[in-house]
Amino acid sequence: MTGDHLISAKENFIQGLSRISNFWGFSKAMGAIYGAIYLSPAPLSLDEIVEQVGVTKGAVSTNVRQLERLGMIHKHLVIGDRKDYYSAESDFWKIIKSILQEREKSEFDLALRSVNDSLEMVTSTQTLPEDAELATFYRTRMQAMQNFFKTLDSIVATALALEELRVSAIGRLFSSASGE
Amino acid sequence: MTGDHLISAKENFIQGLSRISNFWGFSKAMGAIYGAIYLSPAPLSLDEIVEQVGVTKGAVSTNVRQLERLGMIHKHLVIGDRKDYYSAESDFWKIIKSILQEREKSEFDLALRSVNDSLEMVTSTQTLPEDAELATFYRTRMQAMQNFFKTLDSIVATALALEELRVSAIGRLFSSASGE
DNA sequence: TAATACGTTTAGTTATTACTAAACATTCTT
DNA sequence: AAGAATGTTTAGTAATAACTAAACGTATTA
Repeated sequence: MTGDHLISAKENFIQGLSRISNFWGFSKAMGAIYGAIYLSPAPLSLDEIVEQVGVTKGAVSTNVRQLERLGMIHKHLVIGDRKDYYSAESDFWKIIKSILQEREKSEFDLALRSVNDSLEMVTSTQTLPEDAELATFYRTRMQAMQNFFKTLDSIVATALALEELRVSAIGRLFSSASGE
Repeated sequence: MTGDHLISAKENFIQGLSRISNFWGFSKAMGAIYGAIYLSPAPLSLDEIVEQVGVTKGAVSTNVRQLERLGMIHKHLVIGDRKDYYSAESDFWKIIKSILQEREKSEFDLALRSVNDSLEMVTSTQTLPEDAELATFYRTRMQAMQNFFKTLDSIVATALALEELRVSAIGRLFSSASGE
């Protein structure tokens, strides 16, 4: 009851984050690495992460880069020290915001664009009489989906704007429950 | 410009959904199958799906089951016909709601529980004097995360309740932009 | 300039996932 | 009961993702 319960608590915690990470489509190592950094009072070097998480330097290197790109950790450069040190972003709303913005880019709206294109193909092209009914049906359905994505998009945009407000000076006046 | 543009629009659309599906951690086939059903004026049988999407019956069978479990498609049993027919749920808010509820179960809060457990391990166990500071740090961080998950959870719950209201008779009085 | 200490990249391996092909179970028809 | 028409399950395979080990590049020190 006295010795290593902190260690096993940490291991348990890290394992939980691994699963969450995996669940949301990231690698398990990413979650574990974030967990290790999150539970470290001081920023960790790459080799310390290797030691704590038990994956190789190469894997840590790439995972750490991705974590940084998502705004989940921050790199600290110490003068007169060639190592990079990493600390965890602990404002989870900020993380969500950052992730949403990252995902917004890249793959996601590329897929959306192809939905828009499909609609374009149906609406802009002359249809044979016998296909008229089907074309209308396609148009309706595709439009419904496009509509949905648009409103979803504006909801996210609104949420991000609210978050922006929250972190601003005036927003903090109203701040309520957060992870901090 | 007259013949097959509907077909290619459909193919393009289905391909887009495949990517979206893949992006959100489902199989590509799932998105494609949903797309085919979504663009069909009449419910589709399993064999028709096989024909349209180009994967085998076995794969369609399992994917279709998952789609149904997520509330994205509905099975129709026609009397005097042994085939199952599937139609698409076209209310996307309903789909989101259903997916959130499905995910809530299973893997997700199992992972959350392990975070809670970790906190429990730290708080409930006697700590050696030299570990006191670290234990406090762990406690603070884990609590912050637990807190975040809790508020996130209540936000989702609220959103689901609002959706519930939206589909109810009284809710429809106020209904605004939706995918329908 | 050699040796060291880093982080990154790469080629190969392992693990995971999603599919195919075929056997299977069940129900309906005859 | 035999045969046909369905959906499901399973064993094996192919595709993909994530990791390891090691080579590499670069900057720093001696």
